[in-house]
Amino acid sequence: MSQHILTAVAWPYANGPRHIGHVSGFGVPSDIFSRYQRMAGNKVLMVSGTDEHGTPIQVQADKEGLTARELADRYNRVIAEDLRALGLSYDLFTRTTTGNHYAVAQEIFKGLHANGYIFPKTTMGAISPSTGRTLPDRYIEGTCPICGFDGARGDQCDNCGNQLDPVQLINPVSRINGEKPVFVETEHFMLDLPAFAEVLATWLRSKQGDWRPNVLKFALNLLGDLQPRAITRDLDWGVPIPLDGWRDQPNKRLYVWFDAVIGYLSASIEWARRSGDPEAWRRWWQNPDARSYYFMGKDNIVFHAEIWPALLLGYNGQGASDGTPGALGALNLPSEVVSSEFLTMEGRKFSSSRQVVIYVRDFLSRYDADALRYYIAVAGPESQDTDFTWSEFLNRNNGELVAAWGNLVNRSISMAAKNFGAVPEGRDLTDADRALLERSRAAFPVVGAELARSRFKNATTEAFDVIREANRYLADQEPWKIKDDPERVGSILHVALQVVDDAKTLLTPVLPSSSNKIHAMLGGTGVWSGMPEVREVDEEGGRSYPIITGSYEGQARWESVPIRPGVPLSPPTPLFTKLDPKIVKEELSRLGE
RNA sequence: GGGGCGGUAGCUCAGCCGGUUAGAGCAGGGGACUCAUAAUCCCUGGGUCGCGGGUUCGAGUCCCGCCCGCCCUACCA
Repeated sequence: MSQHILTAVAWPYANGPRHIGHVSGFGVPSDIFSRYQRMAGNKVLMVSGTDEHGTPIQVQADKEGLTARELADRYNRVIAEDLRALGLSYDLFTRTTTGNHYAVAQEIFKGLHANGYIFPKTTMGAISPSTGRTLPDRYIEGTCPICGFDGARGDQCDNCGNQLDPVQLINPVSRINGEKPVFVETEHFMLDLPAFAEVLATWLRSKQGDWRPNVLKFALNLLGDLQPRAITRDLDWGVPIPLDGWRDQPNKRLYVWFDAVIGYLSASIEWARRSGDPEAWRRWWQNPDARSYYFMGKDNIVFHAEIWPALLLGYNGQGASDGTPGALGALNLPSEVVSSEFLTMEGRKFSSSRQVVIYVRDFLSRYDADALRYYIAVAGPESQDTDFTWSEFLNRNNGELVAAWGNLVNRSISMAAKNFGAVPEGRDLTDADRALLERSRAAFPVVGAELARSRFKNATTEAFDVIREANRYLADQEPWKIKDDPERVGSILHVALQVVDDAKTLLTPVLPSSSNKIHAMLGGTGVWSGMPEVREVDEEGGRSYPIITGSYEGQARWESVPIRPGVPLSPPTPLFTKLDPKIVKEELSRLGE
């Protein structure tokens, strides 16, 4: 039974290049999941883009001597290229600075406003006197009024841990340029989160047993203290507020988190338009049987398990004060929020400023995408923080990818090519032959179930058990010792090649590039598993920008496909690169401190 | 301050609602084999499951307290 599945991938923030910690949280997991779902016959729509508004972009742009848009243009391109190189199969990876996104974000705002879930309020806010822009709490520091600590931030003192209000700070200064912030009355729109407390609670409780417990517990806990939350900012970089009297104010914009989560919807709509069927997005957003999976790092749980559902409920008119769906119609809430924990780097937190980092681009300039994908799948921060170390990367690559899997492929094809020059027949199968074939066939439902639950570690381990079994089988059968029975040798190699082909299928979601190579080695033609491409597109009447898209219609299906005897085989070339142990030292010397 | 996650063999980690002698991979030690990127296969070592209480016939697995690490606290995934 084919289902519509929306894979909603967290939007990387375009204030710099992304490192491997970022892609271990949202990127690789969402792609493994989507590739599996497509192979299982479901209709997947995988969307994302770069998140390009907000103060941090503005700050970084000032630092680099660029406008916010120029900075966003630069890193949008860098990030899109990196994610493509990782093989992430987005149906559309776009950005938040498109006319379409502006229109959709404004439509959601208007819908919420019409239903009474947004109201204006005058508050005290910190403003940078030189720019007139909002100075977020975190960008203000000063002396803590409680403990006297000097480097307290506007929202919290790192020394005594107390929560602060920037107005309380003694001698507050801007961390951006050292000037003294001014506190002024400013009017902003607030989202009435308390109006959703009840319906959110009901909704979240219905997910009990379904979601990962850490996500659910965290989200339920937040419900106890929901406060109205400002969704606009004093800033000139962002989506204008679509109401009379506000639209033309140069210094009032939607707050970046508000517009960013709407990206899932706007990107789906943009994808539909580009696909030639502008209404197609509705099959993923309004069909009650459609499922939606949101992938992110744990710091984003609050936006996806609390705020985004609240926005959708409000737009649908399903909060405490009811209402009617907006012009787009009622929209589906998330089926599941899949959150990863964090990756650390050699025992430390990733930090660009301290050089405790490896950017995706640098990584891929020296190592294969599949090597990184494998590491993340098998040792990533799936249910708890995990540490990336170069020595473990080396061990996993050389010991598992190269020695166990690559070697099985290589020895099987090599022997078959040398002895037969083609896929041999499997005749008079023995119990051992049948047992191995059965073992690999039986892995499909098991591995599939783990992938569907986003349990990538279990799935990969299970697939590798089949590989170990196959290596054991060859050691037991010793086809290289059989000199007088070529038919038996052929049967053994037939079985080995069948299992290689099965394992290739099982590993396609994790290792799409190498699986494509094996497909070709075994005489397959055409595309096995589609790979993404970066394409330059125009906005109607506007500038051009890169998107990631692709056709992922390949032949890959989640099932064992019988190999065809007689298909010619050539001597294989190694699938994976064995790494020199000295890279560990080299890479460590690149890290700061 | 509030909240979340974790502390299991040298290393990285599995161990859902409590149940017989606590597991895997890697590393280490011994052996076999040579088809394969010296890869593979077999055997092997043994950790008071952070600490202290409690519940129970029985706790790594539930409850309480404490210690340590990481994270979130409204945008650094």
